[in-house]
Amino acid sequence: MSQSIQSLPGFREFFPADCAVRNYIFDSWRQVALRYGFNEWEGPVLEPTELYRKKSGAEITQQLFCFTDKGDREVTLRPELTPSAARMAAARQRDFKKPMKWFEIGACFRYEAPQKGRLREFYQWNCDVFGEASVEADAELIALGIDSLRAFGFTAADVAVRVSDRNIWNLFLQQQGLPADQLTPVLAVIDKWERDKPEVLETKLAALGTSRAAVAAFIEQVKADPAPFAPLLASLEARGLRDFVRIDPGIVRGLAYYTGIVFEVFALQQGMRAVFGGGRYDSLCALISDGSTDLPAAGFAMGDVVIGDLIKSTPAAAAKMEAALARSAALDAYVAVADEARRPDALALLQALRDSGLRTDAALTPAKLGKQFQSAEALKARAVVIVGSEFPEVKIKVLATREETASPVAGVPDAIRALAQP
RNA sequence: GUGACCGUAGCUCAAUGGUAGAGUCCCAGAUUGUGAUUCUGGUUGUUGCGGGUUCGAGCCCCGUCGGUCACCCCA
Repeated sequence: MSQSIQSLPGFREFFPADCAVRNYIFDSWRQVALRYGFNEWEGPVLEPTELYRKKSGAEITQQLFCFTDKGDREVTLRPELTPSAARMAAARQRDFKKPMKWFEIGACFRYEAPQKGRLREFYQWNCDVFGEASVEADAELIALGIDSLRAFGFTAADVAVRVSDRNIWNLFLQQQGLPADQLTPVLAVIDKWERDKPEVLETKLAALGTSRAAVAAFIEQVKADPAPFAPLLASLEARGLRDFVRIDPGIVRGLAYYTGIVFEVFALQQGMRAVFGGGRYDSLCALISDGSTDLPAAGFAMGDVVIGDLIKSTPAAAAKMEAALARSAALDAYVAVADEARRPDALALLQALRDSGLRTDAALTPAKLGKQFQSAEALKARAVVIVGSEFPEVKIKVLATREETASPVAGVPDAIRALAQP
């Protein structure tokens, strides 16, 4: 172990059990997205570093996994999927009817110190709607996000979506008599509302010409009368998902490119831990396409690490996952060779079972029958088919009930299939 | 990038500065046509790596790499 070459810090090795968990998450994401009529796409893992500088500024390269390739190009392992999505959507938008509802599941990379819920390699599920400026696109995305959580077994008691709109802060600026160009610095302070100390907030806000009390009063004012959010809430109410949603103007998200409604999902039982978030970014496509394509857009992204942790620490979700993993690990049948002279017949039966789509395994080399049963048990086989001297008659033993019945070999696939679908 | 704690068998962990161990897992046998338990045997280590102190270092010191967590940041 010491002298062997280790994997890089923060990079992932998926042993079978880990891979099963990952696939469970991916399958769930994909199913819900398809259920919502989203189309799967995929972009490059490696992108020009400029794609990310353009949107976030040069200092962001500190956290990018970037390097110079052999052709002297500045390149970056993608830290997120949205810029690639915006570029591809803008480039070919005329080929698609609007709205374009796209999703991707892909590996992303960030050069950061690994810690809880954060690694250097992670997977993101990115869902975006391009070409639809109305609030119904935001509602559709929030609904999709909520339903993905419901698919994992979470309820409104576990998670909540806090929704805000960056534009309502323009109203705040007006009330305070501040110029409109103060929006960005004010939002930067609001973003740290729950992380900075009160004195720090007060100092920062005073420098901008307002105060912590004024901001707090504004937040309460909007919470008490969320009229600007009425259309969004009505849509979510009609979908039966209103219980998950809370209006909270304090959620503005750190990312610079958001332009309108933004939202963040929190785990209620885990100290309001952030699970995922998203929002509207109507100017990003124009920015990335140098103004050639102006396309309204909104989207969200969920990472596999945080959601995986949350599933494991939420009993109902964990139980749901375990049940799914047990189902997906189960073997339909195990063919045991009791008489080596019948091995060719056993292989023919193994092939017939596999050809009919049943998940079937057998020992590769001769082994005692007891050992073969142990293997069948370990592989979670539903039944063992014993091929021995009485061939072409074989025995089918159901492991759970220990019941054993005789069957002609030709009838085995049907018999196993009957067991698989109770 | 900063700081704290931790690195001993595949895994979980022992071992006053004095011969590196246990459980578990894996493999085989007890059991030559039936799964559990039990029993027996077997494989596995430059104690992360490199220096230093010492008669002697898994243990103490320094460095380094890795892990965990927090800060920073969070797309």
